[in-house]
Amino acid sequence: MSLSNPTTAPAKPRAGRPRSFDREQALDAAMRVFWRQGYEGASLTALTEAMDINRPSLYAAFGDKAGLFREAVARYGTGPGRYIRRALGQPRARQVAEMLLRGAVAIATDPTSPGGCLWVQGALVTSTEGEIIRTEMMALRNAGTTQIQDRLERARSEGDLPAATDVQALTLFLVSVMNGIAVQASSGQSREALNSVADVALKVWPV
Amino acid sequence: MSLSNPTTAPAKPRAGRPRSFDREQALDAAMRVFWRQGYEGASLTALTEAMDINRPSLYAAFGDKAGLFREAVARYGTGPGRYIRRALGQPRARQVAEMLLRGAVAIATDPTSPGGCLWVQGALVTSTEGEIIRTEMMALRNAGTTQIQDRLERARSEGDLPAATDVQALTLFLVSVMNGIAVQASSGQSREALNSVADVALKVWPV
DNA sequence: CCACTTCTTTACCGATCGGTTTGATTTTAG
DNA sequence: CTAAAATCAAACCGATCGGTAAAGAAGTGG
Repeated sequence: MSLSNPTTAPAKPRAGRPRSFDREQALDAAMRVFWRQGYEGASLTALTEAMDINRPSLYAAFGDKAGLFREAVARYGTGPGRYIRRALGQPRARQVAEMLLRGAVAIATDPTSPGGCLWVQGALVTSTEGEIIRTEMMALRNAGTTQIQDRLERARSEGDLPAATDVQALTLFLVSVMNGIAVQASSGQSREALNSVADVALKVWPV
Repeated sequence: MSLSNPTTAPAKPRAGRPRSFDREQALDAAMRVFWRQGYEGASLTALTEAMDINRPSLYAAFGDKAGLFREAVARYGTGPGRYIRRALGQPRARQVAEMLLRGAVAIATDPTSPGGCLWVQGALVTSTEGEIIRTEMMALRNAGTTQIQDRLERARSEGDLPAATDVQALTLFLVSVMNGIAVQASSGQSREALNSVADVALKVWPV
């Protein structure tokens, strides 16, 4: 496609006017709009207004709406969703679970954020036009589940979980509670109420 | 508003051509479209095609898109969501919880249905235009939670649950797991996997 | 059979959708 | 200082959005 000619120097022939807005900052604003309104609910008008740029700038910087959404979702992972990686790094499985649940509650009920979880509500259902994005989000959610499952599998092999533990069921339970917390946060439930949901869920923990 | 004049006979002055389609059947088709694509993702074109009627017929029978959605949601309650009422009628709290969780799994993974839960994914997030509907769905979800909480409160007063039970937390936990199961079903998780999630959740039960 | 009511069909309405073209402006490389 | 490159602003694109007007077709009550 747009492969550069091998004989041409692979260096950067950049020049011209630099962009006048902060790409990261604009992406952050877009993330919040997608978070609140979902992929299809977020119109180009709403996005560009929140990002404080105009359409051609958006398209030059992010390709198209789908590309912008993908970057916003990725940024969500390294931003608000960063707690997941930290949770997986905890030494004990119990701590992993606790940090996952507490983190889910914290993000979904953060008063400075749109509420809920972008990964859950960003493209849970779509029109036929948005099916590609919807499928990508399904895959992303399932990849996250697999990461958690791998971590708990390791815990079991380390004796950190009983050998008889059904790791797949436990993982999917954990993820389901996290997702449910996100839905309930989007329904307006308070941080305290949802933290008590985490408390109940942790009672089930094998250790 | 449209109150009839008291002097006028309140009888039905109906006449004319009867509608040529089955209203319930059309509503059922609409419900499935909303279930799969959400309130805003479901276009009038998609709806009328699935219902096999044309737009003016839809508007004559259901008012507008929002009215059709509200009726579809209500029908979901008396149709697929009927298990909730049956669950609340069980004699023991434990049976209530079990039927709620099994029912949620069954509906969300029914292979003849769109998957997931209309109450969850019908209008979890919307554009600014759909905010009224989104708010209504929040209220509907919370009303359901209250019903379950009332039932469990009764169980506690009957000695069916320990007196020290935090009923609000237990209720919200139950609902969160149900919602999470719906999200996971929309992510493609199998019925067996989600039934094992219900198994894990039930381990937490006080009795 | 008639007068009337209602439904159905087609075609259309303004508004908004995601995305782009045009052209002036601003910067850098040489 | 000039030429190339990239950005920005505004206006514009066909398509689709939810919703309707008009006119013909099909029934009902008398």
